[in-house]
Amino acid sequence: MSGQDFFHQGDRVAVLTAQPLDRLLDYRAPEGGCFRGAFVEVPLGPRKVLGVIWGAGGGGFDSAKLRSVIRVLDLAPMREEMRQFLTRAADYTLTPMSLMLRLATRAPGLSDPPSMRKVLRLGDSAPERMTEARARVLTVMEDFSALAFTAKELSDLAEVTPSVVKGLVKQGALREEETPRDLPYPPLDPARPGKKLTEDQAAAAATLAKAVQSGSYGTTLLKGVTGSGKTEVYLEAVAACLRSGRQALVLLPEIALTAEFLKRVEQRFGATPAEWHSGATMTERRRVWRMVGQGSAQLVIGARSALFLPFRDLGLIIVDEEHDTAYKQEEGVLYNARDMAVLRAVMCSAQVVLASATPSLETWVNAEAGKYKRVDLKARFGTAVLPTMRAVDMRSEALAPSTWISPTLKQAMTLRLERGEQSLLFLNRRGFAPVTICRACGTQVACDNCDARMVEHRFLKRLMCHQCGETKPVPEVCPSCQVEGKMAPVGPGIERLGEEAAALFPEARIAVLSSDLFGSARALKARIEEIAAGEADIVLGTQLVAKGHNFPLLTLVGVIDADLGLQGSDLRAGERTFQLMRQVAGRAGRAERPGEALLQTFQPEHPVILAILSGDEEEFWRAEAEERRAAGVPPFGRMAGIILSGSDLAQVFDLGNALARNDGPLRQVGAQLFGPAPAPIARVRGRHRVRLLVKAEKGVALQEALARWVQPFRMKGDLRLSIDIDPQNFF
DNA sequence: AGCACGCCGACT
DNA sequence: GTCGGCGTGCTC
Repeated sequence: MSGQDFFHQGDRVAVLTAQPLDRLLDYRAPEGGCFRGAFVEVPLGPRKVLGVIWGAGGGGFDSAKLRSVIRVLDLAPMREEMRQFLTRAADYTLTPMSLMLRLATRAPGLSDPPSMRKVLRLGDSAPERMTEARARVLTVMEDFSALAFTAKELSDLAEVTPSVVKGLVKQGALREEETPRDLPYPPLDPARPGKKLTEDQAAAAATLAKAVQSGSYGTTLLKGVTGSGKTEVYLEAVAACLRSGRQALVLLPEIALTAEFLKRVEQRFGATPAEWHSGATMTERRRVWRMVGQGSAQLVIGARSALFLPFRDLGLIIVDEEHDTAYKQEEGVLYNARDMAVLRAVMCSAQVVLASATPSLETWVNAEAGKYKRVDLKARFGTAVLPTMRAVDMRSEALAPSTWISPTLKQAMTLRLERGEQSLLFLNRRGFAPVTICRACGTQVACDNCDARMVEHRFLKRLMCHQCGETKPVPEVCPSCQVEGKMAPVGPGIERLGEEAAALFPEARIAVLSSDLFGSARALKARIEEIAAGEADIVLGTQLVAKGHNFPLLTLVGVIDADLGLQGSDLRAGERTFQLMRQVAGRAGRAERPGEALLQTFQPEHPVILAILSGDEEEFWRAEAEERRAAGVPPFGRMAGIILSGSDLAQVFDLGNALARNDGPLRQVGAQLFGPAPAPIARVRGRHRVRLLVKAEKGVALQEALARWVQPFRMKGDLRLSIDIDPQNFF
């Protein structure tokens, strides 16, 4: 630690608050003094706000006007490594420190004293008169002496009325005690036997465990096809981490997956770990935050923001499905949780495991370059094998208008029906039809607030904008030419595909899985379990079926439009399609029966399609890496996106042009500037968006140049500027 | 982020 | 005449 660590009452201290001031404020240290890193409450204007003692005060502010820190909060102080992590993450993402602190304090009631509750303990004296009811209460107390119950819990458990408990308290047989409401998480037992591992899995687990035991930083790519048992393997790394007394964090991309995952953790370690995600209740968030800070939560399963929890001694971070785009935060603080996990691990000497069947190109390149270690799981669990994959050349298939299931695919599905096996049709398009067009004038129905076409959702009987969620009824009359009865749906969505499948196979049980069609994640999960148990013959699904759900009876996967992701000029389109197709195909043949995957495509000779079919993943990554290297784009070059937004398009463009004219700081580091141009989605919620793109060579101090470049520009009115380092969408 | 101060339109 | 619109500026 550098600098002074303790400040006596009245000393000048610099405090970081979550207020968007972008600078530290000086205060006087409170009565009793305070340590650096202490969470405090400070007065700010008429309010009291949360802050952290960042260091010695800077001076330069009239000492007569200094106010005092109100009090030090009853929270574990921010650790040096956390402060460094926040600082480095802020520098990397060009985010003000105040916003970083906000990320790191996203729990309610941090300023309040720990919430207490009254619990009952056995008292010193026996009751004067023993009754049957009283005996039951005392038996419960003795049976569960390790636990503490409130009066209500105790009377419920002993099946007595509250007055019985009250009477025992009065007589001194029970005494009341105040205990913190936020209880430690039950201990996890790494010594419990795990699932039986294959030789391959055991070797991988041992490698990871050894890395964890080293107690130093390191990142490992754990690559294994779907069904190869990645989870079992990295849970052994978690076990090793728990054994060494350090905390572990498992990041998952999808909240919906946590329920199933928690069950597996409980099987392995004998208790439920802490959970952190946006859906958690206030009470639960507070408990996790506090317990993580005092080391009473050994393992956290969480979404990306769990990286900012105040771990006391974090020894391992697992990033499951590390290639998943959900790890990229696209609003507020723009960060990639995969990269931040590595940064955090460096700061606290922890290990990172990046788990995926289809790693991101960045991770693959880092592993090739030796920056990351790499562990491969080759065999699929049990007897299952990867499905055979075949392209269906749609140019030579005879399809009726407005149908999308080719005769070849239909034939394969018929075969599955006869054998009593399941088929899965994958189409990454929610709704009934992506476009509604007027047959009289050709107008397409667009959202009023966004630059996007409205998607028909037949189960809602409305059109919906997938950008802002706005809906409106399907128009009878064309909004442009006023002709009646000519509005027609064009193109397939998952709901429409469901109708087609029902028409083709009227006797089959058909299940459509799309996030829109389920009220809750729970309902969706229940349906998936029914399907896995065999309660459907044909399953139709969007993106969500690609993610790790197990359908043992599934032997055929049909990809309706394998070309879908290849459209557009996104740099990562090929990589995305490759990952998605491999994942979807991995749904088939997980049990004893071999699976088959059919990819409907109009361009079977496309390099990405060929790579998917050949199964030569390494070759795909090599080719993809070579292309990016030649183009000087990530991970071989650096990029940043600048999004300007505001309600007045001309004003937004003026700002863009002004930025482009004054690009001196960028040219100094040899960076190229593209734009301004309308952003990929040019209008969202009535705000126009304009995009600039900066490209620089690797090794350039890009953030510093960007900061110097945008710094002089004042944001007038509702104009907003946000910088996205390593953007995921490019043009 | 809040909250105050401050300068121009439609109201009891 | 004033109530109130939200633009600009400040908070140790």
